[in-house]
Amino acid sequence: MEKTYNPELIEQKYRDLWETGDLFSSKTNSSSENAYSIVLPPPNVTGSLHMGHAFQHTIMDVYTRYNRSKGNQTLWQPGTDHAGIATQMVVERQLGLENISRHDLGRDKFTEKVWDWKSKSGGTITSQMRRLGASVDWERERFTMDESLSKAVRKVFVDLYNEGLIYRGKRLVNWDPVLLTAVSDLEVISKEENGFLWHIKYQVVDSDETLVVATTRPETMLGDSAVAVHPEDVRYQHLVGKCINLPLSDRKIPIIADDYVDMEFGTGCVKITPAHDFNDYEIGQRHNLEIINVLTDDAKINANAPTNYQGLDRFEARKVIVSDLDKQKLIEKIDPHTLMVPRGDRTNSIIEPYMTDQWFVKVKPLAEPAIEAVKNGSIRFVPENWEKTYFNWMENIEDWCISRQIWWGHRIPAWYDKEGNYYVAGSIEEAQEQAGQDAELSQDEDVLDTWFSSALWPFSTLGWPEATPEMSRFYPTSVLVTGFDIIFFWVARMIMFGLKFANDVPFKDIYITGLIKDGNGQKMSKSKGNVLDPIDLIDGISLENLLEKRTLGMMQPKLSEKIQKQTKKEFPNGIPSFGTDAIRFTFTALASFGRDIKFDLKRVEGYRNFCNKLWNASRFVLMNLDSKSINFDAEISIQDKWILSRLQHVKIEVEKHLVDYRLDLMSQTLYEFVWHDYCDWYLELSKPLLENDKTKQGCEATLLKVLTEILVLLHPIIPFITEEIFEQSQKLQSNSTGKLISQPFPEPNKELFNTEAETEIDWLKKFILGIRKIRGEMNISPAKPLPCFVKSYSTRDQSYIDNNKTMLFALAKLDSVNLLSQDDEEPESAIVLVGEMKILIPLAGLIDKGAERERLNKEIEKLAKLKSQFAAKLSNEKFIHGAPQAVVNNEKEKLASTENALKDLEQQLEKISKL
RNA sequence: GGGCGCUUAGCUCAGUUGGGAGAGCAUCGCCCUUACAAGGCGAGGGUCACAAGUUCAAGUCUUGUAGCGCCCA
Repeated sequence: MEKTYNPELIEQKYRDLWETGDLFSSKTNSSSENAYSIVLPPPNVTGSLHMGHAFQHTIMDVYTRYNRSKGNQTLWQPGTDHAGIATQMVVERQLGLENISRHDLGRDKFTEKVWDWKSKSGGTITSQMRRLGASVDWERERFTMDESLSKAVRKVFVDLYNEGLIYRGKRLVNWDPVLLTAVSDLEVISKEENGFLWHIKYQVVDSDETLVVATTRPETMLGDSAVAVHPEDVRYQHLVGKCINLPLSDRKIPIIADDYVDMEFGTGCVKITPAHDFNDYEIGQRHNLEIINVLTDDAKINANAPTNYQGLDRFEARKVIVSDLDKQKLIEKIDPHTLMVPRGDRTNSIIEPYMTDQWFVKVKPLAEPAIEAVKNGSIRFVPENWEKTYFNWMENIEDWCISRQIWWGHRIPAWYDKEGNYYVAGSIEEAQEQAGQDAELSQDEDVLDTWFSSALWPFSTLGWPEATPEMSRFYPTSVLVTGFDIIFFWVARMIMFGLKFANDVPFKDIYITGLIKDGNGQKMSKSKGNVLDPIDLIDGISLENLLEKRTLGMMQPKLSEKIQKQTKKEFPNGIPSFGTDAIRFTFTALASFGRDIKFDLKRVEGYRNFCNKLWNASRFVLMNLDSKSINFDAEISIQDKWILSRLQHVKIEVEKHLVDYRLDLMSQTLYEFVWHDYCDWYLELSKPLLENDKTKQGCEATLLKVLTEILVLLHPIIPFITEEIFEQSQKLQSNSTGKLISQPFPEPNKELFNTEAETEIDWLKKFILGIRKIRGEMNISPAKPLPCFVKSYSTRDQSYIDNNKTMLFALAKLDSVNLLSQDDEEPESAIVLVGEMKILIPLAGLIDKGAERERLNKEIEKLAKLKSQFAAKLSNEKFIHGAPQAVVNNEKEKLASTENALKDLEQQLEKISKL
């Protein structure tokens, strides 16, 4: 083996080997009793792998590889999402370079172009997944626009329509006036921005009174249909029922009372514009108000408004309106005001609530069983707190607008005749049947929200609506791993549609992961320039390239400068290459139940070091075992028994943490075992064992056995390095050519639990640590062999010493261990205690008396503190009577042993002080 | 305004029936000891945000306060 772990070559080798060997296939273990399945939340086909993906994909891969090696038939279903708007924009932008618009091409030609783009450039994220080692079944890769998935979409649409759960109607939706389509709530980001609150005077009809209304969007006043006040607001009660003259429009509109109005806010009077505000729409419905749309699709003032404003852009109109009002002295004041501004996440344009004809899903009837499924435990949120968020949303759910005015996506399966009647059907032929053969039909121009097809993902990928073998084997899937940001938009909808159409929940567990943030707890975003690319952590990246990447296409030079500065400070030398395994280990180690995960490169470095440690430990083992025949039946020593016993505990813990979705604890358990038990102790103990013919064979077998199990246990987390080491170790056993990925997960072996061995090796460790402590604190070279005496030992201590002399010589670098009887004179010594036993290292020329006195004082102080704690507890009558007997006895024992130790050390201190 | 969450070592975080505060990194010593300097050995560092309550016993349970964060309106 190479002296230093070098991930690059290893990773490349196994990426190919696993896939060409068909080792990710879900056909493996097909005769097993249990099946395990995960669907990959389909990433956006235009996207590239970000830290969140890498994190969640690592988690899913851990479970996939674990279950595969447990012998379960395992499917990790991959695929991508057609991402309607995003993909359409990518292709439009590309066409834009040639000065072609999609309208120049027409719908069919344009759609062809999108498919071209997809086949050429749509594979970025899947190739990145391969770099990460994601063991998905690539043979089953699906795309939401595949014919079979589209068929599922059509069936669901038609069935829901026939049941009255899909309807067409004119309703307020989020409208992007640049994209000219409705967009989902998810695609609207509301942020606080600085604006103004305009206070406008409205004259009450047949009265001298004026009402002052405050608004952040004065242009919408052209569509006002009422002014509302709170019913209990004494200031305005006498005006309710009267009308006001709406300025600029020459309309009279009523003053109404509605308890939606906040009396404290502004003047307590609110203008009501049902066509341009979601709350106002609700009020409009309650009071039967006129709905006056004053905007065009691209957010200009339309023909419903007074002529002098028609055709003006909404913001231009705002200026003109404010100025006109000002001329008429109708502006009372203008206050600066921060307000929530909704913007489209693609275009950054301000989203308008807008009245249009759209298709909707009536969600309430679907939501009820979906709520029930979580309430009755058919679906479990992990961590369970998230079910509150889920209930909160599901219980206040609104109908879902599923139509989008774009070209890329599943076209709505509805056809119109000349009279405007429409027919919903799975195909034009069926529609024609409904409409009559003479009818001239044209299909609805709109496509479905991408989330509509994603909502079917857990079963459409398995071949639904056909009754496929995969459907019966893998549905419901075992777990969904995703972030909390899409509980509403995706998770809830999958549950609703799964229950409705696949007759069961789509997954049993929902593991909601945290969100990966940068080192300062900031969300990673392009505009902040703090994005880390997982591939750059794997391969490394120079500062120059990182700077370029982070500022590429930046419009604002000031921002670009700031990002450069910040990047140079954080990564003065760029990012070194850590390899995939180190990144994966980091992600599992970070996978606790916290909401935010601050990603720290130092952690990656630490786990890269861990890989190196594992590499070198393996190198040690293989070097020692090279060209030897391993006898797995050889008799084993107490040290071998100890590590084997520890290993059984580790296996149990690892599986428990997996069941609990605590990959952080799982990786921590393995980290500690490998580094501290196996490397720090067992490998060191093995050195003397290997030199002794009596213990040699047993030790060789144990070294290899434990290493091999470590590799299988770690493989789900760090598949590449473990596979490589496994292959190298297989060379020792010429008969085997298997791959680690296919090895069975090691079951705990109860017979190997060994309390005696654990007690003895704990004793040995304490002995050695005691000596090292003296060395460390007295600055005695680790190379200097020391003589050592023991006193006050029990028969057990004596037999332990006999058993472990060579271990003590090797690990504590002692050159003698002499037993002293109680009457024997002690040499002047430094002392440590192991239980009752005193270990003495003679001072003679080595140890400074002052230093030893200081050391003892420190020890005594510590013990004295403990002693007073225990004593205080035990002198408390209430404790003696109230606490369980076992606890009291335990405290008594602790007090006694502390007192003994204290006594010994005090005597020693006195002795030394006299010298 | 409604809901959820966080506050533990310098930093990042574990701490699952309430019983002597843990890890990694960073810091400080000593060491290139033939697996590993991407390492070994040792050390220092915490009124567990604050206050009250329940209990023999609270980082852990209850209530309140302060600060921070997220989601929804």
